[in-house]
Amino acid sequence: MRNKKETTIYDIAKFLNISASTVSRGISNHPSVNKITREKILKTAMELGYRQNIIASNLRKKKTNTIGVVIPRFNSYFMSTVIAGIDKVANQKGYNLIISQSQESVIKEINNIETMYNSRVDGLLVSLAYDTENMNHFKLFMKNNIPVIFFDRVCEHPDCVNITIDNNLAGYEATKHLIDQGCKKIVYLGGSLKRNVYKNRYEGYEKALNDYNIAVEEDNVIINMLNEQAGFEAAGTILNMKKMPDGIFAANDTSAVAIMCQLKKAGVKIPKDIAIVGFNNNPISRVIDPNLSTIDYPGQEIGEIAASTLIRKLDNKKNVVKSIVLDHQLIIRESSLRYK
Amino acid sequence: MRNKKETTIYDIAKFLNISASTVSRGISNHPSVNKITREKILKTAMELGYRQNIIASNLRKKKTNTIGVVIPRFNSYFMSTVIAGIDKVANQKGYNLIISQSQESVIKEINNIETMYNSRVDGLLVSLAYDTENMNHFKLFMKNNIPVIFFDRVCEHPDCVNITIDNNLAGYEATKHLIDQGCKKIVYLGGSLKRNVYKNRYEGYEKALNDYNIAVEEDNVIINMLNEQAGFEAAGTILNMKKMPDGIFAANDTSAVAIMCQLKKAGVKIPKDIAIVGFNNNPISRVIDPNLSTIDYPGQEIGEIAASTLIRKLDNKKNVVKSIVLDHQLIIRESSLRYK
DNA sequence: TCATAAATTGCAATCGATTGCGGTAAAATA
DNA sequence: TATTTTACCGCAATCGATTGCAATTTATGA
Repeated sequence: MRNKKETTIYDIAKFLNISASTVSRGISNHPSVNKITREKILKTAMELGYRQNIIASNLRKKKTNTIGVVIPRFNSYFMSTVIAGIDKVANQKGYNLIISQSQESVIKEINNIETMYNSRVDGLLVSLAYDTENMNHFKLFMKNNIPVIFFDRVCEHPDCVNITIDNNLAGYEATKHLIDQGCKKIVYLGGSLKRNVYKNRYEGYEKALNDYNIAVEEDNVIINMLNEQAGFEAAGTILNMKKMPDGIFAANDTSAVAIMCQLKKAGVKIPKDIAIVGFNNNPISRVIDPNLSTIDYPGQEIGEIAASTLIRKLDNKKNVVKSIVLDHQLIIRESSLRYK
Repeated sequence: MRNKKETTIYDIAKFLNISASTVSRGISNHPSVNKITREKILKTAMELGYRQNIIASNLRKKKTNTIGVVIPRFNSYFMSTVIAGIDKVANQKGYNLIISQSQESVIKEINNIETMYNSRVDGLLVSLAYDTENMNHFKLFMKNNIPVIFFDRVCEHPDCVNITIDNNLAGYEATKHLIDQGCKKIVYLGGSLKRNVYKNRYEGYEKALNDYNIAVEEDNVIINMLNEQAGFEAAGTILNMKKMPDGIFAANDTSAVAIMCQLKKAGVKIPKDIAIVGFNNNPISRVIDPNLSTIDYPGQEIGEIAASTLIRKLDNKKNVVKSIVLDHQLIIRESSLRYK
């Protein structure tokens, strides 16, 4: 497809009657090339419309200046803000991005990770799929010392560099808030307990109940995919409980909102009958009526920090940073506010 | 970073005492290599843990098997569904994706397009930024015969391959629906008229008004960025109109929903006082109360079709497809339903 | 059995850029 | 002026895989 006659450093070299080595050095600002020579090189490069062939450079340098990103889904508000953050930093630092989604499936994740390896990415930013159990597909990266940083859905192995919030504490705060609002029977709606985010949020929920002498009952824990459909179904489950709960803590806003829509249709008053707290501070939480209480989870920042941490690793090779825990915040809105 | 001792085709060749050419051919399934030889090659490739060096291959073949995607923003529901569609097809066909966002700025867009060119993408899928005026930054692609396909925010030049819906018709239908519901003064809320999507929707709006003998008034046309903030401000503008409108057609759901939230706060009854229709069928439209009427715009399909069209072009080099117009659908919900 | 066609394989150039090492000329020092 | 630095520059190998063309082997047919 591409034009046969793209100009190369050889063309510039021939034009100026110097060697290609000098041209290469001149273009990459190597100190051992004369200022005047460099300027001549840059000038003719401009005139001849020279563009560095990154492929050739990559081959020789064994570095691609590319970061691989593997996430569960693109179409989640949280993830797209994370990506925006990653993109911003990567761009500033001159790194390219290859992004792919696992669609919440390990199989696709394994496949994506392998593609990333074959594409020679310099490093990897990963948020794990719903059902990923082991980390075997990252072994090639570990073995070859290619840095991998996990964010949000992280890997709990001590060797992994993780960027998260304190999900345990966030779960505790959300649950405690519901208890403070007078809730006695609180449902936890979360994703697979294999994933740190859902496990930790659950543990926080559990601890809050324990601290306030509320029994933890298995029936009050609903595990599903946390999408809209799952939210609808969960609402059905809740409506069919012999004793209805008076509080719900959902591990994301999407499912919380879906539940609210269904409950409202069924005539349940929120927050009077059931108080609800979600997670993520998705804009949708400010649209639903009543506005949804939630945990603010800074996606853009997570993305930026993940990217800059990775790039620092790539540049310095110093493995200073281990793991990073970011701040979160409980945002109380009408969906859980019983006492004004 | 990467291990020094990655196995290459030369290692396999040496091991089997054959030439690297044959190994190369064996691995890429070239017909002129003996079946037995191929199997031996594949076997030792496996045993030695061989992985093709795509960089070297790309350099030689002058093809990267990579598609560049440039979109205005990641964190829009519509775009993320498009990306999901693109990703799905690209993956199936063995293409990689490089994705970047222009953040609605031409400057970033130009920069991204240049990066894409330098990264040697085989083709480009683009949805233009808010303020892109000319197509100069695509000239390098055109000149070198690298296919570029536009979707959603397309390029109106006759040479461009575009994938869209009939925005004109959609705008007409939305407006006509409002008229049918008894609206006499309808506000159009859209983005820059430089962008086909907003221009065409506006033209549809205009035509509907004309067809039903309603005067088109400049004051009823609001142009902004169509994000949440802009929606809030537009609501302020509307509330301050000397004569309030009784209908609003917004060119996306995000701004429609933002407006609704503000209007509701101000005591406006929807749809009784003002009927509203949005655009995109963002899930948020089913959360807002009353549910928002909107135009269904199939993001995933657009992505899939864009990707497969591009790949077909890359594979066959036949330029059969010119432009594609997809179906849309007016979805009527409570926000605009005055007569039951 | 020998000539010819077909099936396989290997040689060597190529894709562009990078870089260690050695060479030369100019500048600095004695 | 002779000698040592310093500053620049070029040679040639290298990064792995691909591919046109020639060479070799095998199969086919007369």
